[in-house]
Amino acid sequence: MDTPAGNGKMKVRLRSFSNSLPMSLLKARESVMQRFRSSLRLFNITEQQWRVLRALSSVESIEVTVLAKATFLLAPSLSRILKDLEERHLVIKTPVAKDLRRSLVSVTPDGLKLIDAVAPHSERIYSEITQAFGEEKMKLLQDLLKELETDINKLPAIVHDAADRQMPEFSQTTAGLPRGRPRKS
Amino acid sequence: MDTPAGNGKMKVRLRSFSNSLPMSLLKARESVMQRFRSSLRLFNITEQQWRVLRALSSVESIEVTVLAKATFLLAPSLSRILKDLEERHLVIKTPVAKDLRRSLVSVTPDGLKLIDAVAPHSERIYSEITQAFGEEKMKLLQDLLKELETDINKLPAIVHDAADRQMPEFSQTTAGLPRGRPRKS
DNA sequence: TATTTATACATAACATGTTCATGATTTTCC
DNA sequence: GGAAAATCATGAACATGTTATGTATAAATA
Repeated sequence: MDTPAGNGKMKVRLRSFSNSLPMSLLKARESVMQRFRSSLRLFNITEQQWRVLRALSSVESIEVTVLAKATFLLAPSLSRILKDLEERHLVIKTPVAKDLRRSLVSVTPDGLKLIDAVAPHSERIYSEITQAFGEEKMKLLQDLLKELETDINKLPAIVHDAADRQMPEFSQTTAGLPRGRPRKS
Repeated sequence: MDTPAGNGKMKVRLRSFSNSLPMSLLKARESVMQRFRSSLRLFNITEQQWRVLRALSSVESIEVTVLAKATFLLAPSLSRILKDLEERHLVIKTPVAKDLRRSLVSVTPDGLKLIDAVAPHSERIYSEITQAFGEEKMKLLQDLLKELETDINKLPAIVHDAADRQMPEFSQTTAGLPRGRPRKS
């Protein structure tokens, strides 16, 4: 029965939880990252810091905003990471004369040394995973992931109408606070 | 030339960064989650809180450790989340008389109401994504992700040097085994 | 039974994700 | 030229990821 008698609304049955796409993606990524994390830990760098160093290794210098897109990090996170890496003398920031709001980031010789030390571990782990999974399947997976991303980004933006916002049936204690920094108002 | 003259060591060339498997998985998951986040934000619940509520919605009660595995959350995160959800009267924790270390978690009527309010949004978004991507490709992707996870978990544990000690393996065969220290039998 | 060891859960501490807000510029527009 | 708006980078505040540690309890063992 799809429609309970005498009631227009019905409870939506949630799909099996552990088989959901977000969970599958999360678990797959975690499987992969666990192989890398133990190596990165040897060098006292986090996954995100390694992303930054890797991105820097292929360019002479790069603007912070461009670096954020390349590493898929949000600006505040990247700001903190760069501050930390600069204190460790792994990167250096240079202001841009043409636009004093911007700054260029470069890797230092110390940073390059670290990259060269980590890279063999990283590549070895990547090769192991590729070999275990199979190169063709790896390419197929990558293509599918890219298609998924493309297809989703083609979807129209979600608009919440007044009906969606209609949820006053939750008490204040139940409602909770919005995410992130609380609004000043 | 693969080998620089007069030097046994060589720099390992890092693969293209934005095409790496971890980055592909991360970007794909972010594309998916962005569709969900705006809805969850309407109800002031985070993705992780929603994972917990969803897991609770299918059981009468569940132990914290089992819930952690089901939601793929680490114990400290889950501990904080449950504390928050309990303060919002969405879940309730009950100590287990037989073993005072453990506690059972259940969703409250308020929590159920919230779940029933969120579920239609969640399912609608999931359907949109499935339709845009295609059901067959979705299944293929899920199968590949599962295979990847399985293959990686079959790989031998990483051993770096004699220096770094292998952390004690967390017990994964908890499904039907007794809690606490394993019985000798 | 007393001691030791393992487990369940919580807490601490720090890095990052996420959102909002601010300061310093640069750009746009009047 | 000057006010308003947009942009870049950072900071604030809270939730979560991650590792280490602590506390209470149960199980194993001497």
